[in-house]
Amino acid sequence: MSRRPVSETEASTERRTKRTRITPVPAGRRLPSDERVGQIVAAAIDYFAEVGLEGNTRDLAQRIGITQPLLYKYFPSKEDLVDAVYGELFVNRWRAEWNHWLGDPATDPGWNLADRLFDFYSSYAAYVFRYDWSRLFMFNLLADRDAKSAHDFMQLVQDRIIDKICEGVRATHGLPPPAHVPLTDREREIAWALHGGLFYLTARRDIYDLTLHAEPDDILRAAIDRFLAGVPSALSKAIG
Amino acid sequence: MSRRPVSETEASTERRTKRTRITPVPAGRRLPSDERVGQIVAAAIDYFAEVGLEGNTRDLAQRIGITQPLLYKYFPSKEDLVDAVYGELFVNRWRAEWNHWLGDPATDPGWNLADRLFDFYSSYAAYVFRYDWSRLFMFNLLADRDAKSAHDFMQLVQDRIIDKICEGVRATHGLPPPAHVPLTDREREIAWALHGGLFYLTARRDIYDLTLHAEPDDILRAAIDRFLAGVPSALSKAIG
DNA sequence: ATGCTAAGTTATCAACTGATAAATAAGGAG
DNA sequence: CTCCTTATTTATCAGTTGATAACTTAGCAT
Repeated sequence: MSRRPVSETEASTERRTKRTRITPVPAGRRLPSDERVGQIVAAAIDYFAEVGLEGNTRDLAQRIGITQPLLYKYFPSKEDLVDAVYGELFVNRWRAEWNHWLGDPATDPGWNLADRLFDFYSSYAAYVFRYDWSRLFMFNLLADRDAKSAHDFMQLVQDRIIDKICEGVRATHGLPPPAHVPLTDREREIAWALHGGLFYLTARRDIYDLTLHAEPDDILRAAIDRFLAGVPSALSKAIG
Repeated sequence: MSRRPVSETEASTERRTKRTRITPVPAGRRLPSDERVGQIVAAAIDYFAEVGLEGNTRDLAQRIGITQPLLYKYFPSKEDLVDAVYGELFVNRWRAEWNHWLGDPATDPGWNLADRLFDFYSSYAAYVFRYDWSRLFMFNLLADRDAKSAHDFMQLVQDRIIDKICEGVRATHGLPPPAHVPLTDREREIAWALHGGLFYLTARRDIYDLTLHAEPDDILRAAIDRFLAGVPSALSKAIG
């Protein structure tokens, strides 16, 4: 409950002490626009992740410690703010190094597929499969279909993750690379099952609010083991 | 999201057309209360599944072809209506025969675990893993944490499905039944992975709005195959 | 200092939403 | 047909929300 109106005595004391604020709260301070924008987006991620996209601008402003109309100085509408939130989450959170980790397995033969997958998903979980992300991801998916591009994002996941995993599986089993023989949908289905299972794991923790009954690393390792164990039979049916 | 003032003419036109029923429902027709309640709940499932729980009561009423205050004759508040929706979906949609299908494997030895799982999830998908259900399930999970139903429902899933699957796995591998040796959390984790993967499959179709690249039955069969293939190694680690 | 630019606030609007009370009318019972 | 129960509508309120305009003031440049 940080009240915006400053009390009479507080204000006068402040004026006497030159311009230096005694209050350690930076809330009253003015910020350069880019800094304020960053602060607003960060707070919006937290807020909308918690309450959903129908959360109101007044509560959000109060959390930041500013007045509600100030939001409209930086974002023409609430929708624009929400777009900024998703831009930050869905675009900026991809780490460049992941491209290499899931990339061509031949570049580092000593690094096998199981370890690659473990390393990738460990890191991916730390950056992406998180409370704010997974909740806002779901909110986005469930929102109006015309509004935002959940479709685009899933395509991004398929390009960057699913197809790369398939490529690794091909290489591990001595099969021709996707560049020579295109990936089939049934192959992708196998990788989607792994990815989906791991997302579901996060969802159970962050959305379903259930306690996981083992260490995340152990669960991850086990999931990858099951995936790799199930690959050969699935692969024979998928490729024939 | 845009809530800008509507022009005079625009508003008046809108309001005037309110009288004309878009829905060809016989105007003035009265229904007995129980029938009307059923109609409202059914429409509410459709409506809230489509637009989310923040959908308003006026639009819902218009879809049914009744006035908004009439909803309040049968449901004291919107929350009560939403509760009725979830009661219908989460409680009434459970088929009694499923208890037998996933029950004690000894009752019908000729019916192996793979087929039992296939039959169950085929049926379960037809009744539960559907558009309206999966979307409302997610809306519920994402809603206020204090809302009880999500947690209760997940417990129900664990009792009725997860633990039964584990029981079947135990029996198939000649291990003692849960009644003698209690299930471990790590065992449940394996079954959750199967269940989660299949839910994710539905979610991809109904929520993510993606096309599945194979026949549902084939995908289901493949998922169960992978699950059963991965069980032994996972089991050895889980039980040791 | 002085003044200008932009950050921030106050006040307020108009539409929307859940909910209530009073009026109306359908349709079965007698 | 008349009456009476109750399903249904009309009218309306009070609180909420996105958004705008006008005013205020911090802080840098000159």
